[in-house]
Amino acid sequence: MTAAEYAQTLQLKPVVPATATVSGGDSQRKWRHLLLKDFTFFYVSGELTYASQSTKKRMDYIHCRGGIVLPAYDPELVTHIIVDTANPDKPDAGVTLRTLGLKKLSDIPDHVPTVKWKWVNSAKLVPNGDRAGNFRIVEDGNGGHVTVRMDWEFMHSAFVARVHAGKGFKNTGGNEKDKGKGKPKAKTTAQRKEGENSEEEDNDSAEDISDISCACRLIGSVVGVRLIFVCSRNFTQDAPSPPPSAKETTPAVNQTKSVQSEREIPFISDPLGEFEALAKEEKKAEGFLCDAPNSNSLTSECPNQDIVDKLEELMELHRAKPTEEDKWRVYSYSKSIRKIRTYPHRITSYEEARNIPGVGDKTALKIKEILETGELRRIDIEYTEDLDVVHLFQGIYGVGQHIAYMWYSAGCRTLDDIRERKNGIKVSDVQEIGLKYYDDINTRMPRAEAGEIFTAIKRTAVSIDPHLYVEIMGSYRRGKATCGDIDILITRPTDDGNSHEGVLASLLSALQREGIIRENLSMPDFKDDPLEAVYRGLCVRPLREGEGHDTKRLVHILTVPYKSRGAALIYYTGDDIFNRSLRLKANKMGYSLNQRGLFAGVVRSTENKMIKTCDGHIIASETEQEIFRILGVPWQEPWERVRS
DNA sequence: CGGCAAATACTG
DNA sequence: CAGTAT
DNA sequence: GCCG
Repeated sequence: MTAAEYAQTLQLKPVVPATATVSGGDSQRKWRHLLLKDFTFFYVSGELTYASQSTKKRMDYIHCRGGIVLPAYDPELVTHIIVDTANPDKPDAGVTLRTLGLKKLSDIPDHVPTVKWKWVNSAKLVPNGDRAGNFRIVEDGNGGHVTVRMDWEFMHSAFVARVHAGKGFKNTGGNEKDKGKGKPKAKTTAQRKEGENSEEEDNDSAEDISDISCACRLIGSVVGVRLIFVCSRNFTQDAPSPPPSAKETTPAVNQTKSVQSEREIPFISDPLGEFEALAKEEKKAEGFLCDAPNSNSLTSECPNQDIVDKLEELMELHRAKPTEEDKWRVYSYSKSIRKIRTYPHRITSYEEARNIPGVGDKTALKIKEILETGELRRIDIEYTEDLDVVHLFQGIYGVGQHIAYMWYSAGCRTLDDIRERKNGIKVSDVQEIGLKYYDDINTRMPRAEAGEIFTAIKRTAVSIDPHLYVEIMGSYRRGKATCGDIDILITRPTDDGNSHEGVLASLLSALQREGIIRENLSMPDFKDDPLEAVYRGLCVRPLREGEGHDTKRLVHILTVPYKSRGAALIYYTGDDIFNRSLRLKANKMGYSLNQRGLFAGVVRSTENKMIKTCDGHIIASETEQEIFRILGVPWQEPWERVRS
């Protein structure tokens, strides 16, 4: 979710005051307090697509101290702008202006200081009520009052051009307040959020975010601590931990709960150490794919690119084939190819290939052949005439390997053959739709369009019940520039005694009325659990004036019980390979992971592995972090979970 | 030689 | 329910 | 296909 959206969710959460330990003389006391009460912040993170863990934590930090975080910049309401872009010590004016929708820094009203995060951190309780410096009297959490002292804003001014803004710089007291009522010249954040993810957003983050994070890590390792610092700030969780009390106070929506309790790390404790830990993990963890944060897409100069190409070609041939055998071959190839792709030097012999874990005798022989001849005969052998046709048929939604081959052996060769039911083949309703929209379904959509459709669906959902938790997952959440489909998760907190029961049905009919949903592919079945259901269909982006773009897009809408949201997030965010690895690791550890949670003590009958003798008991499900932690998998942002 | 992820929905 | 697809 |  974006920073704006997160700020919005925060507003719904109750404020439970944080506590701080205060040493007064020889005794230590715990104070509940609302250090930041009466402040209204707008937080500039520079993160266009999502709020990072760090951003969320800082927003939480403000929230549980009584401060308000505006979801959109509003010069009328805001008292402080926090600029916390990539490098916290060197705020980015360009990013700030873009986020605010302004042209010049001077468009910000003079009474609104632009400060670095450090300023927020400077707030301290004054135990003896000593009134000196920049102090304020604020409510404590119990109806009383306490004294708070913090640095003057100018001491932590984000931009030299604006050190004068706010209090303290010169004690002029008044008359600057209404100078430039700074109305936004361009769009406000709220307005731009409307057309969210359209053009601008994608220009900035055009490609895979994973590439960025990857490059960042790489640079960091070469250049040294300074850059590692920058990178780790952006891509891992290392925000200042709110005081321990915050973890009971944060309502369940907060995904960071368990992490906070585990890592009481002061801000940037030891970036180098963190990096070493990562490196160590990568080295020794010959274990599970999910353990090592994405190190792929180092596509530039892979010394074994030719080998990778040939093996991939062969893998794709097997992928189209129908047998169980081929399925596992593909599984195996994908693993070995990944290893070869990240192998640092040119492979020169069978032996060398064979020594790579995941590369067995057969693959090593193939590599040898490629090294010697530059070709792979097996490709020609596997590339039978049926493959193209079967591949074509498999592009029809609802048609897999088996049906594709059945149709082929029935003599069908083209999509028109299928449309005509040539030789009496059967085509199901769903397949008929798949046929009708063959091109649409097989074309990935720009990220921005996925965002637009999501926004529209979310708007409708929230109009049905404003308390719904609605998130977009899948490749969108992984930061991809294009999306094959749209995965939407819906759930709802139950603390007010209500649930999202019945919402999906209403939502679907509403979306149908709006003309957003055009075709149904599969309808949910609420028989077991009214809170858990899956819908699949085809939708179009909300039509705009004079624009006839109505390419049908695959949409999946899922609902889960609120308790399961963490597990569901993992499950539906993927990617596929990452998930399989995660679940494999869970199994090896004696657990079982599915979209509802992480279970212990699951017993499967040895005969029919599909049947669980014992369901086991759930040990985690509410947050992604919790599940990662129990599985001993280092936290990875969605865009770092790319394995395929 | 068995395991390799795990669940839901549709079809017949 | 088994087989298929997602 | 690879692994234990």
